This record gives sequence, C-alpha cells and structure tokens, in this order.
Amino acid sequence: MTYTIKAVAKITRLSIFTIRFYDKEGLLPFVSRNKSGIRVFTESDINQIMTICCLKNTGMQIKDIKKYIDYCMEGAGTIDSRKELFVEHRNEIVNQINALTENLKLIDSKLEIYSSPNAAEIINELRRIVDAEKRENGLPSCYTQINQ
Amino acid sequence: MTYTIKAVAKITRLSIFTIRFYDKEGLLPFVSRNKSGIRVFTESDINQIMTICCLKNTGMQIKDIKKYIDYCMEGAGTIDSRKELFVEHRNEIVNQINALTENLKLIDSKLEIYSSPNAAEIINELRRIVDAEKRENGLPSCYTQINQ
DNA sequence: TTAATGCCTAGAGATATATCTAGGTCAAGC
DNA sequence: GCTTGACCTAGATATATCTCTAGGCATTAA
Repeated sequence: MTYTIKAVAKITRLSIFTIRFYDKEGLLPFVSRNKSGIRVFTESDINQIMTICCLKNTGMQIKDIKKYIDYCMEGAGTIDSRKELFVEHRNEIVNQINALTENLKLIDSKLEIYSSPNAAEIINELRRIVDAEKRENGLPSCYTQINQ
Repeated sequence: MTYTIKAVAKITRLSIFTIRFYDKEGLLPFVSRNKSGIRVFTESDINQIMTICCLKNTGMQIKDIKKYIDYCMEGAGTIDSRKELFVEHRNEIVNQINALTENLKLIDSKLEIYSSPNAAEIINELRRIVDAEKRENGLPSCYTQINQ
C-alpha cells in the first residue's frame, strides 16, 4: 500500500504545500520517488511524518527536527544523540505545560471577576484606582485620553 | 512611582523594541506621555502589560489582544464581551495543554526505546521493517538512497 | 490524439512578530 | 553653551513558516 501526496496531506492534515516545503527543508529524505519523480509514500513514511508533526506541534523548530531526522537516517550509531535531543525537548514540553497552567490561573482570576454579580462595580473601582495612580503622578487619565 | 520604558522592559522581560511595537499595534493605549512625548508607565500599566504577556504567551494573536484591550478601555459595558473572549481563550489553553500532554506520550515512547539496553537492536529491526515495506512496493531503500 | 488531472520545481508573496537604523528631540550635568 | 544619554518616530530588515503561481511533464480516459 502506497500513498500519493494528496492522500498523505489528508491523513496528516498538512497541506500539500507544507509537505513539499518540509521535503525541501530536508525533513523527508526517506520518501522515495517513482521513475517520473513523483513522491511515493509508505505507511512507515507516514508514521515518521506524524512524529515530525508531534515535534512541530510541541514547538520544535524545523532546523532542529532536521537534526533529528539526520540522526535517524544515519542509523543506530546516533541513538545517544537522539536520546539527548528528546530528553531536552521533553523538558521544554513540560516547561510549556507548566507555563500554560500558570497562565491559566491569571485567566481564571479574570474570569472570576467578570462572572461576579457585581462585576461592573469591581471594574469601575479598578478604573478609579488606575485613574488615581495616573493623577498622583501628574498624568492624564488614560480613559479620557482614549475617549477624546 | 513611575517607570521608563527601559525599566518596564527589564520588569516584563520584553525588549524596548517590542514594547514600542505593542504600542504601535494599539495594545498600550493606557500608557501616558509626558510633555516631551516620552512614555511614562505606572504600576497599573505594568500590570496590564503583564496580562498582555500572559495572553501572548498562551498563543493569543496581537489582533485579538487588541480587541480585549479595546474592550477594557471602553469600560464596564463590555464585561460580557470580555468574559466571552476569556472563556473562549481558556478553552484554547486547555486544548493546548491536552495536546502537549498527548504529544508527551509519543516523546516518552521514543525515549523508552532509546533508553532500552538493546536500543540498537530495536532501531535496526525498525529499519529492516521500513526497508521491507519499500521493497514490497518496488521502491529503493531510503537508507541506501541517503547514503549514496 | 487530445484533453484532463495530478504531480513536479523554482521562486515569488504572504503572515505574524519582532528587531534594528537613521535622524531627531529633550533634559541634566560639566 | 555643549555634550551625553535616553527617549522618540518612521520605516527598513529579519525570521520562521508557510502558501501560492507559473510553467511543465506523465498518465489516463474519451
């Protein structure tokens, strides 16, 4: 069973353009061509592209994904390098999750204000505080500034 | 207490360029200027910039952050819109966390292979499988292709 | 044999987000 | 008064990642 670029685009949810672009960037050296120069994808090619998508979706840059692919093509001798690369990237993903979780707290605290029955009062009080701080420092209220 | 752009850059870890850029994009309409046209930041301005960073760091685009800032400047009448915007964005963050957690599993499964005592054997076996699949479909081995 | 379809490449254009440069103003200290 | 340093704007440049176009080839079906 083999796949055309169109089929692979559908499966991976990448555009045909993106697949060609990844190939141009050296991310798909494992994809074969038929005698007319057309790309012929196998199941394992698609699996490898899925891994590339996983790395991409977790924020790895294309040039770093290329490094990983190059290691893969080189064979079992690069296992330690690959492991190192993945351990490092794993840490980055964990950091991303932690940062998102932290930011979620701020979002939730804002949402709590907006959901409160006296939200308008709280918001107006916050505006008064901002205004007072501007006035203290001899600055114009940003709200009147804006409403001009 | 007021702050110069340089001080704000240090506190927020944004570059001075980025702060000016955000201002140009309409994200900082609340920041006042002194009579020479120099930006003067207050504590509450810095708080608001922190919120902007939070939205930015969770993947919100500048044009959407601007929408939120515009709502804020407009006053308490926009509370429902702001709430809606935050609920939507909250969902996106949760989705991001879930996607990252999902991708972490693939990374971990790869790491497990690389950490196995017979990693080289497994890798070589996988290469044989890829090769066999290529051969079955009348395609050259991608490894010999590459090593040419 | 021809027309349609799907693929190809090279390279241009788009997008979002910065980052930097040139040329200028202003306030403080010598 | 002059220099210095921090700030200003407008606009050019950079970066990563696509996205698209033009022009062409190969296969297939009428």
